[in-house]
Amino acid sequence: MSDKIIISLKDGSQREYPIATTGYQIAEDISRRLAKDAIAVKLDDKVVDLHLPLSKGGQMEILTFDSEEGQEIFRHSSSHILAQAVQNLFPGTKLGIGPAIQSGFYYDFDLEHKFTPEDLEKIEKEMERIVKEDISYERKEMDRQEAIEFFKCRGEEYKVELIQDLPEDTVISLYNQGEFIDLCAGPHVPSTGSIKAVKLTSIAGAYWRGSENNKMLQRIYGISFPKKQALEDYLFKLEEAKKRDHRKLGAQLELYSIMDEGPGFPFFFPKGMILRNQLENFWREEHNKAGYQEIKTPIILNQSLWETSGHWEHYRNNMYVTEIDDQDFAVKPMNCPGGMLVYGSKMHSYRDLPVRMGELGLVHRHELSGALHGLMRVRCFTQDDAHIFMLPSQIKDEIVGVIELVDKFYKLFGFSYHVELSTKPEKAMGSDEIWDKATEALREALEQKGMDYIVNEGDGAFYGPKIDFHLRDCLDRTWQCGTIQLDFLMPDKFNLSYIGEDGQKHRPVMIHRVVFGSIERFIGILTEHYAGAFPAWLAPVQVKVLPITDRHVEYAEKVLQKLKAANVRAEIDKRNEKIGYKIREGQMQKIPYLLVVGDKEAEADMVAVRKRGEGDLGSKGLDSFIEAISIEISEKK
RNA sequence: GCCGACAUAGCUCAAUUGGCAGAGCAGCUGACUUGUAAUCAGCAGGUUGCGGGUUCGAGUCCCAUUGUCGGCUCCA
Repeated sequence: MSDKIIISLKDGSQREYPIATTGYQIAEDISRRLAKDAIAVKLDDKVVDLHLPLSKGGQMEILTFDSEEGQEIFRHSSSHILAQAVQNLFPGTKLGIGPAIQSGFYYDFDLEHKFTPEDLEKIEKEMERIVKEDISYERKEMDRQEAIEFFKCRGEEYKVELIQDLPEDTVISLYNQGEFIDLCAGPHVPSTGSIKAVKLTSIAGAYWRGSENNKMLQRIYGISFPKKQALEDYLFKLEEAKKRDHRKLGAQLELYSIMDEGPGFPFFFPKGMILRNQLENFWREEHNKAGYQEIKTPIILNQSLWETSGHWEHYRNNMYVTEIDDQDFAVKPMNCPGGMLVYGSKMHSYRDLPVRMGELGLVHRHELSGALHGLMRVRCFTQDDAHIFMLPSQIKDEIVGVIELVDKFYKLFGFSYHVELSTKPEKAMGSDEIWDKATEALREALEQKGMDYIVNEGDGAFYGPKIDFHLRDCLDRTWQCGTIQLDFLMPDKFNLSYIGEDGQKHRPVMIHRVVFGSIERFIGILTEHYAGAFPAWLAPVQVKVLPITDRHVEYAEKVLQKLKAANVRAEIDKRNEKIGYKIREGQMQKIPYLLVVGDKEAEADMVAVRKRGEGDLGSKGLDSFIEAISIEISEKK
């Protein structure tokens, strides 16, 4: 074996180093400047710690904070500093885990003292002190027993548990900066000095290992950057993002609100209803085109139905129940059983399949109080549900059809989304064979559409596996919206059938699917996506007419009537205010078009058009304005 | 449900160690008749989330409760 390693660089050049040279030394040799920013190196696309002596050469790339992997390592190193600071200030604190997350890092702690916001400031100061000391991160390896003993002696029971659960062949590594030492797979930045800006953002409770049966630890969240300015930019962006919060905008724009009188039960105001009705109209048009029929099923149905569907057994804790004439009833948490009854109410021929039955159905679910979140997580919501009953041979095509429909909807709004495939949960009905078959069908449809997806093992519904479509809110939290769930069980339970070519009864296969998911949630996401500036076809008020003085009101009314006659949602601001004041208000209400009318316009049947985001466009003929906005609305631009 | 923080006028926020609840915006009234992001003046607006307690005195301190926010768990 050679005692040299050969490193080739991106530009094609090659260099030779003695074996066991560390990544850091090589990075430093390649470029002094780069070495300062270097966080780790990638050797043949595998991330390697800068501290590790290399045993083989290969294609090398130096990772900095600019890369996603670099950021993750950087944040993870920050979490170690957080842990060190906390242990310095609160001796005896036991450590949980401290990973990097998408927007920073956290560390879980177990201690008697309850962290306060003032503590965060102190901890931040201590972190800054550690950063200033510029202590090197060092790596050492231990065998399993040695490591267990080591952490036992230090009273780190959670670390001991983690080690015991590591697979047998894992190399157990520890990292330390100065006195502080932690179980860690690495890699890390060269030294604490790299972390130039740190901000602890919040304290929260979190169950050890994510299980509510375990002790609740205290979690501190933070964010860090290699430059002070980057932190300031981040905080500024965060403030800007918060202005898009649908809860804030919903109230400001008088769209919807959740009141203390009905926690989790949203109110829709007149303007919010316009938005909602536009979405529903669009939904009906598209589903009609795609061969769906619409039904409506009752909100309250008797207990035996829920026993048949399995909801009573699996979902009862989340259902609202009531008693009518000494009989138990439940408010529907899902629309499916109603849909099953409608399908079962008549005979179906194989020639009629697939039957696609849609329902904008209002469902109620008793969600935990702590889970509620604006319109995103509520206790009553409208699902744009549909159940498709089909022949086994039609499964893939139908799933593909739904995927295409979802994509068409989300593209219209300009959403980017990600897809997840969820498989059989522990608490599930039906055999493994059925589940495998159903899961395979979903997988095939995704592959056929060439879609990337994440697999969530054990995350399916109790009656079948599912494909979920996830959208992001203003703070990058993702919310499940669309979903496609394959269900081999419900048709069985409801004894549904169709008459096949052979004249015999057969069991249809069914999918549940939603596109918006919850109309309420979708409106929440839409509000944040557009920051309240809805495109004209959705905007509650599309045009506001602003007469300059009292004597222009008459003409303004005429303009208003003409707009209304052309089905444009228009309002007039007749108040005795200056034009600048009316414009300011119209802009803040995010109305797509403001029409200023004064003497010039009244004389020639004109309107001065001010477009949201573009400002004053000058005067235009009223008729040509109406024509243009009508096209914009009908084309949903 | 769990952990923590918060709750003052319609909205955004003040109120010193416990000592007379206040401002801007919005609303109403009046004047001004206005040309592209706030005209001026006046008026009105409150059981400080709700319920207890400590105190001569509570928006402020303590207890309980409801709701909200940030997480955890759960979930569309």
